[in-house]
Amino acid sequence: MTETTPRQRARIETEAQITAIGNRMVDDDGVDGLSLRAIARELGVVSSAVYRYVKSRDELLTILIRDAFTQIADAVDEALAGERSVEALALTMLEWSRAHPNRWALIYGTPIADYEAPREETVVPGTRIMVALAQLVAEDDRASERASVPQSGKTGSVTQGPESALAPLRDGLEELGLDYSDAVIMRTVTIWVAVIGLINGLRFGQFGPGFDEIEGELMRGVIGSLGE
Amino acid sequence: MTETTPRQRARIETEAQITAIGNRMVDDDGVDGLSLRAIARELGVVSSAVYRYVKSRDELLTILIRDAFTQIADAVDEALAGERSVEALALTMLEWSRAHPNRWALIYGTPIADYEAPREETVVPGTRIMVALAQLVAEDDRASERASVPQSGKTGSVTQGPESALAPLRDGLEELGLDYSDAVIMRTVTIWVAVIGLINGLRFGQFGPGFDEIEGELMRGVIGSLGE
DNA sequence: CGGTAAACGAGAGCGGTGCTCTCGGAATTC
DNA sequence: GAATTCCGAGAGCACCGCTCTCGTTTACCG
Repeated sequence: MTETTPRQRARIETEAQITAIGNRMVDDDGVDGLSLRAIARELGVVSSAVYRYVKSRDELLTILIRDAFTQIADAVDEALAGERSVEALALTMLEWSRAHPNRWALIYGTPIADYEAPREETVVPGTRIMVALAQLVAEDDRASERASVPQSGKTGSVTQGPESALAPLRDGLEELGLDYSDAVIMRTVTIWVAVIGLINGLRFGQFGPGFDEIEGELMRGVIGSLGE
Repeated sequence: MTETTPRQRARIETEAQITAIGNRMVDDDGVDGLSLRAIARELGVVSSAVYRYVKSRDELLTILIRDAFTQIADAVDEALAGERSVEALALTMLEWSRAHPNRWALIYGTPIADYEAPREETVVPGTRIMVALAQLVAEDDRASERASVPQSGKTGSVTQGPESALAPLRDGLEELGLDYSDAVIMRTVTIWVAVIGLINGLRFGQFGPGFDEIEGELMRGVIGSLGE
């Protein structure tokens, strides 16, 4: 069934080549370095030929973004299989961002001008890590409740007002069949923005030079300062 | 002394027009929408003429970045003159980012490809807010010490390891004649990355839709969750 | 006042981009 | 074997940053 003709084989291979070259171009020169004309040159083909395989630059961008989300989420999943902790999650993201800084910017940096990622293509891979973090936080929450040791009010002062701000996040989680307390969601958001904010600051050079050797230590410090 | 000839007056006015149009273009279409050719068209002049006033697009970019840093830092200073609190600082940054999303991206988003902001031009205005935050945190620290009420160990577990990761930041502060404890610096970094991370997430649409009305509430929740 | 030098706008041009359209040849399908 | 689909080549459009030359206007200065 579903025989693959030589032509079909050639097509999917060419598509794979295009996305591979595209990934390498983003890695090398950032998203602005992604050029269909340059890809065509590298394939030894005239520029218009590339459009047989990719509808537009934006479509290729969507593929690369989806791949990047999937890749980093896979890395986090693998790490969490070894050690289920917020620190492991954060350090894995940090490490991935170091290995692929431009890919990181592609998914967590400034949105690309005149481009909107089609949600149906990117939402699921793009939210995997945040969902994993929420689960982690929820586990910690249950564990500390079970121990019933009021551990210096870690998650205590969190529910300190009308948390209606969490409604959109709650809705998103409900679509995935998940239901967490306001405290868990608030804590998840806080950890998430701190981790993303730190990695962005490091990747984008906003702290100045001299941080290369100590990024992991800084991350551990921030996580610790958050009470994890 | 220093008479201003009509020509000089015309020159500085044209320069002002160029940066004004440039700012508007960034506001409207993001940094990618900044085009010297378009500015020339708007000035009713041929494209090469603009290069009499601005050496390159990158130079104009540097001007716009410095202006943006200065503007948001001024806004924060003004707010802190009214109420010295981390929340006021964070909410002011959030509000500014709402008013100028593309300007925000210009200074706190992905760095522009093939462009490096000259540090001597941008470091000072670019670090003003973080320095103000550090001072705020240090004040809170001293206040809580003076009160000597061990307020549920707010800043307690912070110094929990070798904080050598803070050396580069300490150096940067020392250049400004400031000297803070490791705990204060660590806490400053944590708050900073959380605030920046949250605003970036909101501005860049990483949380999905439905957050417009509740951004301030979310920010207050995160700040509260950090113990402020 | 008149000459010189600096400042300036216009225009052409180079190399780059994404994308479209047409045309001819090759591969697949019937 | 014929019809259809697929696909690369090439030309072209509109945009970009930037450079160079050329003639004109302005400012300065003896």
